[in-house]
Amino acid sequence: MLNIRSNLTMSEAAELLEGAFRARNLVIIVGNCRVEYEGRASSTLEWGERVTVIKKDGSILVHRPTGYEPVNWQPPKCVIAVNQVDATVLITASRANPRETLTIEFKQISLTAFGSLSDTGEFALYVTEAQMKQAILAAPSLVEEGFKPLEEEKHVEDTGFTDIYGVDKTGFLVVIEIKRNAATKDAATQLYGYLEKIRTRVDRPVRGIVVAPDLRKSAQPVLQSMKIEFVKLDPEKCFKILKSTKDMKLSQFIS
Amino acid sequence: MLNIRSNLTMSEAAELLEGAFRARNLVIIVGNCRVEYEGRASSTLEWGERVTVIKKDGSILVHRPTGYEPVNWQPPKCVIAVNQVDATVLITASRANPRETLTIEFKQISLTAFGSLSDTGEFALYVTEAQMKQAILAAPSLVEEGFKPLEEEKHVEDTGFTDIYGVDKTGFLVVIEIKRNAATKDAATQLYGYLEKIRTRVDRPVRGIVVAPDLRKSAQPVLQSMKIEFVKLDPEKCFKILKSTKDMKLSQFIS
DNA sequence: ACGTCGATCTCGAAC
DNA sequence: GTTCGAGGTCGACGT
Repeated sequence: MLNIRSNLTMSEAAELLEGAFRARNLVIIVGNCRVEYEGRASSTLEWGERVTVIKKDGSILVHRPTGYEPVNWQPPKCVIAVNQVDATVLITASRANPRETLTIEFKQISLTAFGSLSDTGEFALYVTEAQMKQAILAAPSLVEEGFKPLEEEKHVEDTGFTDIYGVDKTGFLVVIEIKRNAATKDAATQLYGYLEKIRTRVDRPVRGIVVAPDLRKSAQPVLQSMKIEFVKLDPEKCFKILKSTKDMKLSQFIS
Repeated sequence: MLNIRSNLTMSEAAELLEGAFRARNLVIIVGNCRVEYEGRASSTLEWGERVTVIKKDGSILVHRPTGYEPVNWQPPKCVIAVNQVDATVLITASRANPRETLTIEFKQISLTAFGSLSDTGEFALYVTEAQMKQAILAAPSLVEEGFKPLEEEKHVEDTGFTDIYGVDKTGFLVVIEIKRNAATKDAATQLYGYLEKIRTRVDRPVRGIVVAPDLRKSAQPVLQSMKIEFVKLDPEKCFKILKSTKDMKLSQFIS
């Protein structure tokens, strides 16, 4: 249930918002405001009409009429306060760690809408880098015939993780770096770091393969000089394989 | 001026939104919806109450009741369409490059608010990396005594730009990489790329210095192995210097 | 158009 | 708590 008001006086707005924040409602305000921010950086935004959204977890967004990104904002866990100062409504949002404060001053408010939204719907994102990895583990031939993954993740001291670690059909070690998007040269340099570490520990050839849907032109010479191979793999193909393996698992249960 | 309606029927909503999009209004919708996204990745979001904002530049945000980030979105330049399908309102936002589509299906709408917002207020952000650079150019001793910047930017083939390029008091070349936040190892590797290029062209010693408010622990060994130096510099200090140089300039005009 | 890099990045996971 | 890497990153700037 939404409480909607338009063209309120500043004192009406201040009182209403006070109650909405106390009830931890989601709050939408459209009005003419000025914004100041002080924290990791500092900023000022002069008067103008914007959309402000304040959520129950203490996150805040101030949106101008254009652009995907909020002009000013605070991440969750802010403490919100409302004050009426003369003919303006002041909303302050403060948080510790890092210490920062966002201040929004309204001189005119066209709309306030607040209430408790009920949202339990599941969100699912398909074909992330992690899922491409699952697909390769489910169908190693996506990389090449005879490839056998060893451990899902092999920790390499000081340099993080490899994506997949395995052996090829001739017994050479294979280290695979997966990228969901076209591989840039830092994919290569990252992988090269792993390879160097591993080669000091292991007494047999180690191949490095970048697996990605595409290869940036600038990355090509880098790969070549580092003797790192490239295997093309589209996320869509991974999705199909994941779907089919899921179906297989399901059919095993059914049968 | 804002057109505000609450608890509309789906056909009312479809008609109103149609007009709002044609007029390139900013549109706010609160209601129970389902969302699908298909493009660089794919996602589905099941039924739930959310806040949707659609801007005149074709950017879209779908916000759940918690979290700073939109659960689904589109950057500017989308083509928006509304359709009534049975008892639901369908909003589709498509863009090319990359080819992707966002579909929002409403089965209940608590609020629509739309109109043209007037926002010309200036936005100013203080102490960006660019401003730290300005501060160093204004006060080179921030880096070290006797440092002289040469050109503001020195293009290095294929690798982008250095931040500052200069000479130290002994005549050695100095290449500086500025970071606004604690320097990570990629600051070092980035700078190392520049240095390698320059060293093939120049016949005298070239020093590399990372200037940042802090240095991540993991970056320290990388810097050491690359023989890159670190100079601590806080954005706040840069801000003070910029302010004082501005004051100086101002006082020059005044006097 | 593509590539590179900064960001009040945010977010999550690992240590 | 800090550190580190990923992101449908976005956005800006240069080629």
